[in-house]
Amino acid sequence: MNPLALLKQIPLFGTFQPADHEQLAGLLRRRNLKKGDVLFRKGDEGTALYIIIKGRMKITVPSKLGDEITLAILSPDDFFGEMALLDSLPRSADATAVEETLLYVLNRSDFLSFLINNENAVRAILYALSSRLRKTDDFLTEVCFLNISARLARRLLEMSESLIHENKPGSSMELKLTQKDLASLLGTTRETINRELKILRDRGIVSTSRNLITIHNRELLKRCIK
Amino acid sequence: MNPLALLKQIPLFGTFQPADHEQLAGLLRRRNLKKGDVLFRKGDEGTALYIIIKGRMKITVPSKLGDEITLAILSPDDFFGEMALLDSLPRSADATAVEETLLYVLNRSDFLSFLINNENAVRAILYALSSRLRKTDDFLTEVCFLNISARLARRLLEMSESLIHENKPGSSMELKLTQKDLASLLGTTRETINRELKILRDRGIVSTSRNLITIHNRELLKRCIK
DNA sequence: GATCCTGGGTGATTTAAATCACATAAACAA
DNA sequence: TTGTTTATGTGATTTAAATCACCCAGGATC
Repeated sequence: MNPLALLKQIPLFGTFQPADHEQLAGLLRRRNLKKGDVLFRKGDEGTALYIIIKGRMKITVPSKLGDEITLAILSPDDFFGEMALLDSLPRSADATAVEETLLYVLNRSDFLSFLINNENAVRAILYALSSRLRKTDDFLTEVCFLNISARLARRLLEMSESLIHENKPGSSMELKLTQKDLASLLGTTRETINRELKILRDRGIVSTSRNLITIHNRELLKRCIK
Repeated sequence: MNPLALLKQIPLFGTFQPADHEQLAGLLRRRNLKKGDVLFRKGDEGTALYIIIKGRMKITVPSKLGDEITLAILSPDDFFGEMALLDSLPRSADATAVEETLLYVLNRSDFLSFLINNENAVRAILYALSSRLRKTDDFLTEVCFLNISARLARRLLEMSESLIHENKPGSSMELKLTQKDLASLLGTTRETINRELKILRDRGIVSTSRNLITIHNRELLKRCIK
């Protein structure tokens, strides 16, 4: 897909004028990552926003021990790193390529000068930031109020939701990720996730294999959320 | 304090030019709340940002039962409700006056038209939004990684920190809030907080009375984190 | 082939914190 | 004054989830 069409699909730039898209496209640089490559680490100075063209990125926070929590796994068209872009403070998390990944890079200084002369761009980015803030708040209340099985159901539904948007409305949906990553996404352990998946498996709601969770019945899954 | 001096102290407007402060001050409306008054509820359409002049506001999320979690307790110069201001989506939480409270109200449409013509204002609000996002993320990792006693110590220190900034550097510091609200702030129960406070009391780190927690030894408290 | 990983599957045990169930004491209202 | 409400203080019990301790299967690698 060409840069213009890609930019148009990104919520952050969704309401930009065609002329703005062109201007913005001129500011983009490309970057290639191999599976496992670390784009940046917590504490690095943030100087750019990234947009995923192809592949997947994992955003994680390291803990004292080798342990880590996954904040998000991002797919094509998703953007990240925008906070450091806006305030240039140190990165608050690590970003790692889950698979071979191609990124657009938008540098802070380029972006700011573009943004400041553009009314729609300001509105759009404010909107994007506030909705991301809402999302994090939601996750927070989720962690505080829902038990693991409800959170798992909620997260599986949410992830499969994005598959529907990708025009794969088949009756069963496949999520490609390890139980370890899923556990990390939900702030729990691999063993617990495994046990919860067994319960869902026994009820015929999902089936599992290496690196893969297949959802067979979204309706039953919905009823697992509290 | 006059509106101009007040606006200057608010981080969100901190880097504005004097002329901007004046322009902004002209857009502010006043609003008075009695103790217990509900400013808005989750689900209401958001149309304004609020700045606390006097008093305290409690931001809470209702759960299924009468239960609730306190996201924040805000004091004079704090602002809130800015997300709905930027995207006009429904409020994500309730806002209630903890005591008699005086607010400035800044309406969405007024604010946006001001913001869009002002480069510094854009930079400042982007900065404020991204740092709030960072704060929420920090809280999230805190909830996932720290146990209750560490979270309590962390929060007590953070709250007393703001007292230092208010130029009250005395050796012991007083936090005026109930154990129920503190529990809610930390996403735990009143009983658990009470037990943790007892441990701190036995070690001479704090003392407690109705509506009041007094911190005697910040150094020892710091060692309770992790 | 053997051997090493990585990812998955499950029991047994431990533990942090919630829940339940009171009791006391100050604050407030009748 | 006397209830009534609100905030605090603590024991006993329960429970969700982490931890520990294994197992196996399938690729990759030697």
